[in-house]
Amino acid sequence: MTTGTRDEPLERTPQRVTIREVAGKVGVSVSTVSLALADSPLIATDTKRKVREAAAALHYRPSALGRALQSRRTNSVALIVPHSSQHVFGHLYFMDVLSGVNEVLNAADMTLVLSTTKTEVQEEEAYAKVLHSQMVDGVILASAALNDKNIASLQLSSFPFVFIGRYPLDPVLHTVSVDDEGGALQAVRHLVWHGHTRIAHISGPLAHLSAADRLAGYRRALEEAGIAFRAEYCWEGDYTEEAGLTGTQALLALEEPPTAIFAANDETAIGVAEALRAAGHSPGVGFPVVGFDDLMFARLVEPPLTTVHQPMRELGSAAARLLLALLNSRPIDGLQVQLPTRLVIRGSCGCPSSA
Amino acid sequence: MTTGTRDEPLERTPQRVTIREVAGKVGVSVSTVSLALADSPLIATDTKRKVREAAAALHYRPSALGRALQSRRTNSVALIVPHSSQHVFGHLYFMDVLSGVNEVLNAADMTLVLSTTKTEVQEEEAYAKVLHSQMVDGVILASAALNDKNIASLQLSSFPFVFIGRYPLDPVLHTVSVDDEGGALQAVRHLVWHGHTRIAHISGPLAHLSAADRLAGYRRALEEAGIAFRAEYCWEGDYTEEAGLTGTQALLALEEPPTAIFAANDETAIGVAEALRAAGHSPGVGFPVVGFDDLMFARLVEPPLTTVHQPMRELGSAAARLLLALLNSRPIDGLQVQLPTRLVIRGSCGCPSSA
DNA sequence: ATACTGGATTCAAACGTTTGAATTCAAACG
DNA sequence: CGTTTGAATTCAAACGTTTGAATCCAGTAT
Repeated sequence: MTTGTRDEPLERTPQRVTIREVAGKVGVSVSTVSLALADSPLIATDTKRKVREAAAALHYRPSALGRALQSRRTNSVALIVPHSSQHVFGHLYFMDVLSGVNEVLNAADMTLVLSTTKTEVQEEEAYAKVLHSQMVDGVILASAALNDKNIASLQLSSFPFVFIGRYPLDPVLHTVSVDDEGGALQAVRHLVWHGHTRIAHISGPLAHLSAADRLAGYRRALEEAGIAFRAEYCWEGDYTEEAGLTGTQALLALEEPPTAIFAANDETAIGVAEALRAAGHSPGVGFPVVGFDDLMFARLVEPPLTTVHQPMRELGSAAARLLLALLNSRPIDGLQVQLPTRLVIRGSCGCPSSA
Repeated sequence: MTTGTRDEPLERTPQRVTIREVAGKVGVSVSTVSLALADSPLIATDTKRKVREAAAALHYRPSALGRALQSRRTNSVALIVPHSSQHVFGHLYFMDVLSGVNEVLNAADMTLVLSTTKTEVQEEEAYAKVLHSQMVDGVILASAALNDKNIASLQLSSFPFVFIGRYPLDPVLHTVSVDDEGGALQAVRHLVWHGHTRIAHISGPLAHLSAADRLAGYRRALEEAGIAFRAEYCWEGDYTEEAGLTGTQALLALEEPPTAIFAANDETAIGVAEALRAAGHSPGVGFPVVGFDDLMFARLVEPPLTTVHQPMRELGSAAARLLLALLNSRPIDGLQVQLPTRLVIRGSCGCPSSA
């Protein structure tokens, strides 16, 4: 049942050296051998030498598995991303997060286990497997949906874990997130400053809090400026280029089309620019577009993308640091960490392209 | 020594349920409990029921760690990338490879362990740790340098592993690679077809076989066309945008500067285009540039990048499949797999931009 | 009656580590 | 001299699993 599609035959390597052989050769107990090889101060120097010699002669190596079984510590952490592999790695937002997590774990001599789940059905299974099989000491959960059923059980399990992204049950959860609302606020404020009043928003999937927060920032900026919110200017996408494309087409087809678009992320913004061009508009000075994320290609496209920068790498590293603190039961600054965002002005908002 | 900078205090969770408690409650041996929970056909149905009830009551969970210790199989595979985290994740070439590996492993119910090594010094340690600590069943090694000392020891260790990229010791190694030379050949042939004879190449680090192979393809195309190879038209870079920038500046400063540039990868090509623009040239029709990799931003930049597409995702998935075959001692098609590359024509070579 | 066969269950031993208990030895005390 | 203390070493037991051996029982052959 847990073996799935994996194959079974495995023809064990015959020449496995056991610790007992080493112990026998030296004439001590297995525990002594183990301790000696771990360089424990308990063992006499002379004994250590003899054990080391015998171990070297027999090519015996200490096993991290045995250590983990006994100490209940594997020194590894799982990064779980509840989406299909294709989806996850397609968004290179995730790459930076991964990089940040990896860096911190590496520095702490911990191992990173990467886990994605294909289908919703698999999810529960995958969660249970990772959590209860004791193969990892803790978990970092990246961008789960609001309605994810596993969160609740995870929360109850007292298993050490950290959440990337805000979550409604906040107060009791350890989360590392980004100021999505504030970022969106800055972005839309800038479009207002450019003199626009008919500003549309192509959002991410609103079941994710990041998308909902960005939408909230958009609305707040309009409110601030005394611009009435118009439901038809809001189009729910899914953070893809495709969504930007079709969303923009829909918006342009309105009786009174918008004159500027705030896209929920950079990939969507690319789609927006494409659709605008296809419709005869010129993205940038002619028709401002602002994105969110500041992915690596944002400055490469034409026009260079004005976008909200979020510190994705720090998001990952902060999450990893928080989790390590939990694992070592070190005092932590607070349950929640919120990182700032900032607007990066390039050409696509209509400003003179400095980059 | 192996603990590194990790912290020590860990205050074990007090309420750990042991299998002995379950066994005691039911009145059988621990082995019976373990087998019963694994749903082994050896155990009587009635016994299984009683064990399951007791286990559920006590919240006991089977441990993958115990299984691994006994069976010598962890059902996990390491992907080792011998570079700093920053470096690795910066090149999004790697992202696709990772995605491919992850997908295949996931489907086979295996776990992916990601491992990067910061410094050369750490490398040997990291290798040894992963290989001998028995925490993974096999290893996929991505883009190691030619002079990597660990390869030899890895090869001797009879540890199951697969190499991504060609390697000189080929015949005895399991490798999955891409036709770098053929791709470069196509690219430069195309520039020749455009009528150019003064074609320069900004290569990757030649200590990596992928870079050397691309250079070889470049030379072969010139030879084919009867164009003499000029050493001053070859500039060794390191696959970065920066390399493209400074390399191009150097090339343009030559007495007889080239009229077209073949960059060893897309990131370098971006730098080339920048430098060309800065020097008053217009990349594309005015001054052809061709890249290599076909990264996701290639079609987004201006002009859209003509580049050699390599199936990075397949590279990862093929490597994973090969390793799984090795682990299950299944017959394999061959020691080496070589995937094709193909030239994708967009605007930057001077062709009319169709995309 | 005894031995044998084979199926159905169960369990001891082994994998390698760490913790807590045991052992040894020397020195210090009564 | 006998006991105690303490330090220096060592080891048995425990963690949870799987393999190979053991046990039991019924049925059959000798």
